Amino acid sequence: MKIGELAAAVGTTTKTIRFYESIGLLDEPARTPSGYRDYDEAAVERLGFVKQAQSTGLTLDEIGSILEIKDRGGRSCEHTRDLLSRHLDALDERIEELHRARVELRRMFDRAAALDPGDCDDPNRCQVITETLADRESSDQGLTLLSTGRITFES
Amino acid sequence: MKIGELAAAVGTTTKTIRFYESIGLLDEPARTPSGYRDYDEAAVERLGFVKQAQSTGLTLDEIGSILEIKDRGGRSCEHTRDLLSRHLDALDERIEELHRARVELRRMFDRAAALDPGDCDDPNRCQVITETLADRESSDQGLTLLSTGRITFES
DNA sequence: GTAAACCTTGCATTCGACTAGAAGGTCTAG
DNA sequence: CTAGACCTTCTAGTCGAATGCAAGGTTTAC
Repeated sequence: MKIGELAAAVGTTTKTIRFYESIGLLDEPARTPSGYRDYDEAAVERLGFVKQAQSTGLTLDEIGSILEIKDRGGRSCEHTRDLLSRHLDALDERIEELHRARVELRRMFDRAAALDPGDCDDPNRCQVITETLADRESSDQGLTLLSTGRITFES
Repeated sequence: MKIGELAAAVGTTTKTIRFYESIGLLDEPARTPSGYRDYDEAAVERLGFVKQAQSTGLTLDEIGSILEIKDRGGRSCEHTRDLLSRHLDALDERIEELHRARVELRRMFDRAAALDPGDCDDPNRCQVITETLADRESSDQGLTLLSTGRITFES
């Protein structure tokens, strides 16, 4: 099957497939006499696995390291277990973090929603902000950890 | 206060503060005779707000647009409400997505953990992967949505 | 035979939020 | 007076995961 068909089959683009090949995530496929890439079913599976693993938040690098093990014959699934376990932890923490962020965001929103628009035209202050700040300073420390770091998956 | 003190006060770096200034998120502060940036308390608050808003997943652009409203005198908190509301939705969806990813990851992990290392040396297949794939193909569609897109906050 | 739809390569660019480094000026403690 | 910690500006680079574009070759349908 040609690259476009493969792309359609797993719901991605030809660009992305070539990109994956370029970073060594996918093997170089066979070629037709005219030089077109020619994939087999295994490619669909492999690419499918990549997409699935990716959807759980694994980076392409990590996925690559799992696939590499597979390519070398499956010795030491321990590495895979390890990787997965660490990722599960990271994911849990990330979810926690988002929950905390949600609480904070909700608080800001409620404040914004509760304010009468008429109260809003006092120059040089937007209640949402000033009250958010006041609240932050007077009360709980719950956000400290959160406000320290960027919110990225890898952080 | 000097830039280093401000940075320490809110837990960030001088580089970051200058960067924020460069993108218009922070106003240009006063300068000491020798040209050093000289901040007041308001700067601590503003930067604090930036950090807090950022921790809820708002982009610097979005934070900027909220602060801009504040700078112009607080008219139309509606925009802020809107922004916050849309963000709350995005955040909820993101959390949902991570939960689904977690289930999937957990499934992979359990599979990896359950396998006896001895089963693992059949060349050319790593059970974690082949079973994951088999499972995916035979069963539920639950992942379809997930496997379509990248996992980024903005997606 | 020709147009559309596909494929090839390679290089540059995008996004967001920094971070690094160079080359220099200033302030403070001993 | 000098070391060192701080500050200034500027440009350029990082990360991950693609995406865009140019300039051309190939296949398929009519």
